[in-house]
Amino acid sequence: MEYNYRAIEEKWQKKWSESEAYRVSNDSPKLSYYVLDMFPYPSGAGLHVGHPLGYIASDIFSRYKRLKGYNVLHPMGFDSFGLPAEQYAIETGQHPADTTEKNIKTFKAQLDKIGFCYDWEREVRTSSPDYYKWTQWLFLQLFKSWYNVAAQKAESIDSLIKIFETSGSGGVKQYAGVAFSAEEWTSFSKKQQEDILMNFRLAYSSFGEVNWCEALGTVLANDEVVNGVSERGGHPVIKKKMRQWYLRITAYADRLLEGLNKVEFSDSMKEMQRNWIGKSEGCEMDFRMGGANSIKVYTTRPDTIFGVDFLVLAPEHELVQSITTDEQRKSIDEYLTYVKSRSDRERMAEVKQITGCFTGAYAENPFNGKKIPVWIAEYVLAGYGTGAIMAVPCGDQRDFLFAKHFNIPITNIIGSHFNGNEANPTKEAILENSDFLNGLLMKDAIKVAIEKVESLGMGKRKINYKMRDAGFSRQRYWGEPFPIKWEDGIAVALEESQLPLELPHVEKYGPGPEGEGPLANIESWRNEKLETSTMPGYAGSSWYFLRYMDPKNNQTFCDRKASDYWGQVDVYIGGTEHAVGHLLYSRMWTKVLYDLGFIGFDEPFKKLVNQGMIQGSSRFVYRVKGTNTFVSAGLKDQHETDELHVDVNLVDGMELNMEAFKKWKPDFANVDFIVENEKYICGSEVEKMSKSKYNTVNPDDLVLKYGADTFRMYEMFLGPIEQSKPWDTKGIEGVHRFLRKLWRLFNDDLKGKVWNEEKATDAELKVLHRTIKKIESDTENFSFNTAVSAFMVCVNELGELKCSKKEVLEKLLILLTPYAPHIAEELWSQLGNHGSVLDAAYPVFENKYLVETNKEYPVSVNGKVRTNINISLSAEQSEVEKVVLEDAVIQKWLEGKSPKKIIFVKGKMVNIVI
RNA sequence: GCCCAGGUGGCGGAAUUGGUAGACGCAGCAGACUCAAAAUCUGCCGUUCGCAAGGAUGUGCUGGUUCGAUUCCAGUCCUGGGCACCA
Repeated sequence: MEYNYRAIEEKWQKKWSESEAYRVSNDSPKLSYYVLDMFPYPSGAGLHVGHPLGYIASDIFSRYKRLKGYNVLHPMGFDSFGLPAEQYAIETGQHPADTTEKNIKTFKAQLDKIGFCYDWEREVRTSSPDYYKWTQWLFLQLFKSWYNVAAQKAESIDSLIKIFETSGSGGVKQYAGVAFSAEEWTSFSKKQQEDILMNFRLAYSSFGEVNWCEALGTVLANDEVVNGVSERGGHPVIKKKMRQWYLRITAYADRLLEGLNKVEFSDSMKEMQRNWIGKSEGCEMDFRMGGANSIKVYTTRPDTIFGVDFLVLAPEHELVQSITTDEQRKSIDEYLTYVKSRSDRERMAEVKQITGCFTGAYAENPFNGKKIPVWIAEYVLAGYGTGAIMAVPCGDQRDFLFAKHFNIPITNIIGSHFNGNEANPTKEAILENSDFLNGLLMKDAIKVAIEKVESLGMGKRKINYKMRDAGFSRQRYWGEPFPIKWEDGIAVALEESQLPLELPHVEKYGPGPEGEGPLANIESWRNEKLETSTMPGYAGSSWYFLRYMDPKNNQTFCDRKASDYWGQVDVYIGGTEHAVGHLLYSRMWTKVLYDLGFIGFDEPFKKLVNQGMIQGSSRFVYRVKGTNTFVSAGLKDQHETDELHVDVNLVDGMELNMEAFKKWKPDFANVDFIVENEKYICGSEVEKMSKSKYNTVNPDDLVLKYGADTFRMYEMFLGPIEQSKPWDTKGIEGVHRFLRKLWRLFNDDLKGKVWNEEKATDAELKVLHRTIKKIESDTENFSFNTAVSAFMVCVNELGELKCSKKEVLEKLLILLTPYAPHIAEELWSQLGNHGSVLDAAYPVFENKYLVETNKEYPVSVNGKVRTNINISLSAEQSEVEKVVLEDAVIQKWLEGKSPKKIIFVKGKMVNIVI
């Protein structure tokens, strides 16, 4: 009987489905465990081999936890709103709902072939109305809440209104606008009151800058802007202010930072989030300009105040127009036009080219009244701090280069620490030329300077964050509509009973008038004064992990009982590309829901595992320019060629299958080849896996050819889960051979059944227990590649021992179940077991089988290993020294000298120093 | 530019707290079985000198700490991910 994986996998997938083996109940006496994958965007290209990497890992871990006796929630769903479906609709006229439905069907079929243990009854789709009903509802909770800084939590906006009614603006700690009394509040018009409240709501509407492309009539992502023009079509793109929705994530900045201390994310992941939040302590200072104007700057280095040689404003700064002198007006206008065409990314990245423009205006140093020229430059961004910086060329390299470039004289306040050739950002220098700060160490002077600034009323201590509030509206169609109506300029929430506010059908998916979303093209929508933008991709994904707990509930987004039972996601698996976006948003939503009492925990994910990206290994062919002849990579330098991606599935290693290539596309039917050694060799490059690069590998083909169990184990065998690597199908044979080898421990192709019920020997039990220990710890540590290799070692050793004993094999099968469930279940039933292996009890490791008495100690002379000597593990230093020095090989290396020192590490090694 | 991660044989990778570098697998070479092939099995397999025994050298690069460094420190180069409207 041979290993017929296709029949076996089909048989057990059917049985598991019939017995509802993966159905999960919220009502179980067992401890709960929640393993979650970042759900996929169902793209039209279908699943490629990169997707399952994390899914297989989480599936293994879920099955492992189930064997360990937990009630495991391991759901899957689809992040099904998004731009690609909309683009596709613009191009083909097909409704995104239809293409999305079709894509999801493909994804599910592909996932099922790999044998995942999902409970599909719990599937969620962000684009389905019974899901986005609750996304809209949650948005309204954000809209109806404010962050009470005094209480350090979100509260209903009603509590804020009550404060205003009783104490006016003085009752609110963080109030920054024009002060008003309780009486004044009641006398305000509805509009005035709402405008004030809008400054507090956690979801609020305000004006913000976007990349605007007039020709396309639409807003573009930074990604879609290249060199100041649109990626599509190459049209000019400018910055434009538009009404937008935002989430007040900055209110949670400190709690998002603190929360990192109680979750298990990798240090680098926490570091990325901390840097994104970018908390810094410093002070704000006013630089007077004569007249009413003054420039407020934010700095973390007030100690360098006497080294300020110029101020730089962001080109968007509100004072730019009013302070520019007539003389400079023309150059400033030209510079502003130039900056408008630049993306934020470009503005920060290019330092080689220093740009800026003098406004003609001067400000005064608040301490000594020194006149300081005011410039504008693109490297200062309006969104950070106050949009204005004080430049200290001797201490900041960018300021230094700017000063050099524009010939601005540099003041040295750090004496010999500044060499005139580059800035020195030290905090350890003693200050000079610094008035009352002279003689102080810089890091001590910071505090002194801030105190002086505050006492003289020139500014105040300030904590600043790099993080900005999150833009929450998109001028697009395929997203959640906002449950908001605009009445006389006031945003009014729809009633809960009106949810879901369903996406209407549109005739065309292109933008509406004035850059509004496609919904603005619908007359009835406009007549009802409904908000015409939609929510961004991350709206639905900010809370989906809660919906899986209670997916069918039509009374609430997730019953409190369900979220109390499952609690936080125990393990969350996904790519680092979501490090700052999705992970911060979902952490914020969770905190809001916690504050408002809807759930009992304020961090969504207890532990995060980052999976690496599987890249594609692209192959290229080289067409001689203007001909239909292709030249092999080794000879391409002799010709002028165009490089073309070729489907990796037509290439074996680097060698092109020329016949298959001719059949690939009609254009290539009659091509000629210039070959080397009768072979056509392709070029190669590692790139992102994508359909357009023809470097995708479809898991279906591999599952068909080798089976799901082989495919699962091979993906794990590729390397550490968190590492990125290019896909290479080559090694899959080895894993397949391993499973066949395992099969032969049970069955012989000719003789049939070979397993038996004999008693296992010590040697066999040693192999088994070493494997139990290794597999258990590797699985716990997500080190699946070494686990697979441990299985291989185990099967190799059992093969050598000719061990086909049920006592040993049965336990091995349980260990293997999470990795290769189909073959494990089949062999488990062949051994005569009645229940499913999915619910077997995990084997218990016993150390007694592994105890050793002796060790082959490596013995080094001056750090170089010269020999191995077998010594008892109980031997102490003196005993070991004696044995070692008597050894012939060691004596030869000693050359008669006596050792200076002998280092002995028990159980490890011996090193002789001479 | 800024933030984060990674560089080990022909290839994917392994190596508890600093303690025998290259486990496991792929590819390759030689052999067994076979009419032949497939499958399977056995041996070899970093580079280099050597008939061999054995030696030298080797974890991106340059230094440092140490009896001992793939592992720790400083610097540097290269690759990948993110940088706020791709998901």
